[in-house]
Amino acid sequence: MSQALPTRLDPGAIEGPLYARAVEEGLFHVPASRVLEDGADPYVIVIPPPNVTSVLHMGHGLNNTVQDVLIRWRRMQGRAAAWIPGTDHAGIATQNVVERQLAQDEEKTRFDVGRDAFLERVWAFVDATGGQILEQLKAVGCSCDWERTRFTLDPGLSGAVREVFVRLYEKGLVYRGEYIINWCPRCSTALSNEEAEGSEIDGHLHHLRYPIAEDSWDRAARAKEAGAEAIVRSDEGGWHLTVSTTRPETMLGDTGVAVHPDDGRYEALVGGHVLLPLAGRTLPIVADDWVDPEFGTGMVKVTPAHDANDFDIAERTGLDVLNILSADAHLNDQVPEPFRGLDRFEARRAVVEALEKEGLYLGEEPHRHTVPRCYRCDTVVEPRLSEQWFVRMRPLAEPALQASREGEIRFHPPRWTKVYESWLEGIRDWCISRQLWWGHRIPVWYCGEEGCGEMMVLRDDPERCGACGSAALEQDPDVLDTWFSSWLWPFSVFGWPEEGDDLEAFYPGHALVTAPEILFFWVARMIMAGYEFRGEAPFRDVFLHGTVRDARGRKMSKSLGNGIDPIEVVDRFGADALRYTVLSMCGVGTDIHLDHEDLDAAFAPGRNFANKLWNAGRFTLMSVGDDPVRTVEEVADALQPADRWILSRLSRTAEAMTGELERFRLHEVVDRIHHYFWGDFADWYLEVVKTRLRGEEGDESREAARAVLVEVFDGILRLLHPLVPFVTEHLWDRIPWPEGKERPRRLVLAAWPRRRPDWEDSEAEAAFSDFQELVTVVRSLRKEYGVGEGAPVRLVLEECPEARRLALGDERARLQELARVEELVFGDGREKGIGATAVLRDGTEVFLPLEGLVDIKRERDRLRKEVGRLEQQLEGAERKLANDSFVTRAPEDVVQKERDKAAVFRDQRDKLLDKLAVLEAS
RNA sequence: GGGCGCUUAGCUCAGCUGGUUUAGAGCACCUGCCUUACAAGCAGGAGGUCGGAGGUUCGAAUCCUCCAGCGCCCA
Repeated sequence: MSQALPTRLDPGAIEGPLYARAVEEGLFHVPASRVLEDGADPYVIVIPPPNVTSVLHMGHGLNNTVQDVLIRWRRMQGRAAAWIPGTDHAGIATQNVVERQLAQDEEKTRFDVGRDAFLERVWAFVDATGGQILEQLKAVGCSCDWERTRFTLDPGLSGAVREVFVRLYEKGLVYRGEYIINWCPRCSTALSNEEAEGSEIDGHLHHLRYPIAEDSWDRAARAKEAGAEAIVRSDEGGWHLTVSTTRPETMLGDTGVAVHPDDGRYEALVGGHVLLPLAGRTLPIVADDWVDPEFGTGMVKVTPAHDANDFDIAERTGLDVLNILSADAHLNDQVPEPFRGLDRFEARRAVVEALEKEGLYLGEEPHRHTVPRCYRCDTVVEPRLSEQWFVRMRPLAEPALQASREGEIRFHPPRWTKVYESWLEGIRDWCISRQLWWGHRIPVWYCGEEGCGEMMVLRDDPERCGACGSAALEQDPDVLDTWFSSWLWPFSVFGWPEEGDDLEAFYPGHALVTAPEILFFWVARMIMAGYEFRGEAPFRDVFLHGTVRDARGRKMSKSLGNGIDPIEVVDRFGADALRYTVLSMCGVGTDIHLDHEDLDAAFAPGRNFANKLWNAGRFTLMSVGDDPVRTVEEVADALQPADRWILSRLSRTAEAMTGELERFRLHEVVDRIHHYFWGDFADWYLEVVKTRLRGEEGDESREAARAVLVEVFDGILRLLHPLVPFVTEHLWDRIPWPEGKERPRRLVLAAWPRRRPDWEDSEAEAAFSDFQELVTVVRSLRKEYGVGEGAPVRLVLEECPEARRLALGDERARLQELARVEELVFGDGREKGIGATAVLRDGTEVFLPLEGLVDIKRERDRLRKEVGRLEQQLEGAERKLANDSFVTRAPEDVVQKERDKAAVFRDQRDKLLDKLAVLEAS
C-alpha cells in the first residue's frame, strides 16, 4: 500500500481530488449553530473581495495564502473558523470593460443602448465571467466557506448599502453639495481623493502677465516702491503683474489674484484689480494666508472652480466661482468664443498662443510637479466644481482613531498604525457619488418637472411624492462609490441590517489581511463603519503584507508584462509549492521578489520542500509498514536518546510556531518547521533510526522507533498542514494509527499540536547535540583527507568524559551508519601514528588514524589554523572577563556563560597545541 | 515640504524585549557522492564584521544622533 507512492510528488494528481473531497464533506463550512449552540469560539476572516471581473494574480495568491494559513490553523485549534469569500462589483472597472466591448463589437456607447439595456449587458458579462477568480482560489487551496459566498450587489448587501445611506443622511452625515472634486474625464465620473493618485511629471511652469486695472495703478506704483519686482510698468504707461501656473488654460476661469496678507511687497495691491486677458473680465486682488510668498512671484491666480485650494481661497475671500469645463474636460460657454469646445490640452496651447500674441506670455520653465491620475484608467484627473454626494467623515473618524490609540485595533507590522492615524487625523469628506450606471443607485428621488421639487431619501422606492403626491418622481441618476459597499463588508456579509444568527455568531471578526495600498480606501473605512453601525471594531488584527514584485523589484503589472499567473504556477509546481514559496518570503514588512522569467528558480524553494516532505513521508510509511503500531506512551520504557530528542524538539517547535502565528510572523513559522522537519527530522532522526527500523537492534527498539516515527510525523504533518495543505493531507491519510487511539476524521480537523512539557528533555537535546558534533567532525575530517564516503574508518576517542563514553556505547551502529565508523576505540593516550585530529566541545579528542592519507604538513597547517580560530574566540571571552565592570555589572549567568566559553576554548586550544607539538616534533 | 521604512554573504532576506549565534536561511558557487526515502537529493566547504561617523552601555547588527544611498506614503 504505502510502497505504491512514487518517488516524486505529482501535485496535479492529488490536489484536485483532495480539495473536492473537503468541500464535499463540508469541512470548510461553519454554521452559526457551532457558535451559538455548541459554544465554539469563532474565528472570522472576511476576504478582501476581489473585483468580480478580475483574474487571479500573485498579489491575490499571497494575500489568500496568508488568510488560508490563519484560517486552517485556527480551525485545527478547534475554533469555529469562518472565512467568508466573495467579490465586489468594481463600478468603474467593470463598466469600463463592458463599454469597451460595446465600442469594439458594435461601435456604440452606453448612451446609445440606454441605461437598462446596458445594465443587462453588464449583468450578462458578470454572470458569464464573474465567478472565475473564486474558482481560482480553490486551486490555491483556499478553505473558504463557499456556502457563504457574497457579492456586493446581492440583494442583502444592496439593502445594507441603502440602509447606511439613509441612516447617515438622517444623521446629517451624508449631504449633497457643490465642491471641487476629482473628475476623471475619461471615466466621466467624480472620484474620491483616494482614487486620484498623484504621479510626478516633468512639466512646465508658465508665466503669465496680467494687466493691472487702471484704477489700481497707484497701488501698483506703491507696491513697486515696496519692492515688488514682479510688478512692472509697460512702455505704454500701464502696470502689469506676473502669475505662474502649470495649467495656463485655467486662466479663463480665474476670478481673482491672491497674495499673502503679510507680504509687504504686495500690501498696497490688495483691494485693487487686474484685467483678465482674453476674457476681459476685471478681477479683484485679495489676500489669503494660503499663498506662499516664496513660490514664483508670490502672486497667484485664483481659479476656484478648478483647484481645491483656490476654491477654499474663494470661500474665504468671497471671490466668484466660474466653472469653465464640461464633463468631458472641454471648455464650456463660459469662456470666450474662440476657446469654446476645445479639449483641455488643446485649450492650453490655444491660450498660450493667444497670450503670446498679446505680449502677455512670459514663457515657461521646466517644472517637476505632481498631477493626479485616475487609479482605474490613469487619465489625468481634473479638479472640477461639481454637485455630488459626500460623507462627513470627521465624526466617523473619531472612534476609528480611538480604536487604534487604545489598542482595540492592532496593525501588523505596527508601523502602519501611524500612517492610519495620521490619515484619520487629517481626514476629508468622502465624495461617494459616481456618474456611472453599474453600482448601487443613490436612493434619492426628486419631485421634478411639474412637481414641487421635494427631495426624498428613502429606504424603499416611493410611488408618489411625500409632499405633493405627484407620481412624476425621478431617482438620482448616480450610483455610489464601490467602496461605499465594501466598507460594510464585515457585517453585510452576515445579513446586516437583519439581526440574524450569522451576525450574532460571526461579528465582530478577527483578522483582516490585505496590502497597505488599500489601508485608506478600505481598511480605515471598514473600521469606521464597524463603530458607526455596530458599535465595535469589525476585526482586531490588521495584517498588512508586502507587495509582490519581479526580480528587478518592479511591481507586477499587466502593462509591464511581468506578472506571474498563479494558476500556471499551480499547474507546474502545485499549490503547495506556490504557498510555501510565498510564505517563506513573507517577512514582516518586506516585499516579495519573484522572477517572472524563471519560474523554476522562483518556486524552487516550495517545490523542493514539498518534494522533500513527500519523500520523507514515503520513507516513513514504508519503514513503519503495515504491522500494528503502538503509542509513544506504550513504548515509553524503550525510548532511545534520539527518540527523546526528536520528541522534545517537536514540543518546542509546536510552541514556537504557535507563538509566531499569533504574531503574524509567517516567515518565522516557515523557518521553524523547516528547521525541524528538514534539519532535525529528515537529516538526523530518519538517518539515525534506520538501523533500528531494520530490526538490527531488537524488536523493542524497533517498536519504539516505529511509535515515535508515527507520532512525530503526525505532528509534522499537522504543523505543516496550514502551510502546505495538500501534500500533508495525502500523506496523513496513509499514516498507520495505534489501535485504541482516536483518529481525527481528517487532517483538516485534526487538533493543532500543543506544547508537551512531558516530552521536553534538555538533557536529551544536549546529548544529541554532542552526538551530532562528533558525527560532523568525523565526516569533516574524512572529507578533508579524501577518505571515500564508503570507506570504513577507525575512530579513536581520547579523554572522553564518562557521560559521552556511556552514551556512545549504544551508538556504535549509528556511527557506522552516519560516518562509516567501523570500529570505535576509547584510547588511553597511547595511540600513535599518523592521523587527523580534532577536539570536541567537551574536551574529547578525536583521532582518525589515516596512515598514508594524511599529509603531515597539511595536518599541521590545518591544526594551526584551528588553533588560531580558537585563540581568537578565547581572546574575545578573556577580554570580557578581564573587564572589571563586566564581571561586576553583567548578570551572573552571562558572566558564567562567558567563563564556560573561555574554558572550553582554552581546553580545545591546549589539546590541539599538544597534538601540534607532537606533529612538529616528528 | 511633512511622515515612514530600508541598507547584514554574489542574489533575496532572517536575526523579535541589547548578552546562548563562534551573525543564520534559501538560491547561486566549490569538492565528493546516482549510499534501495528524496540528484527537486546527500555529505563536506568557501563566502559577511552587519551602509558611514559619532554616542549610550560592562556589553551594540540590535538602542540614540547625524550623514550618505534607496524606496514608499501624504501634501
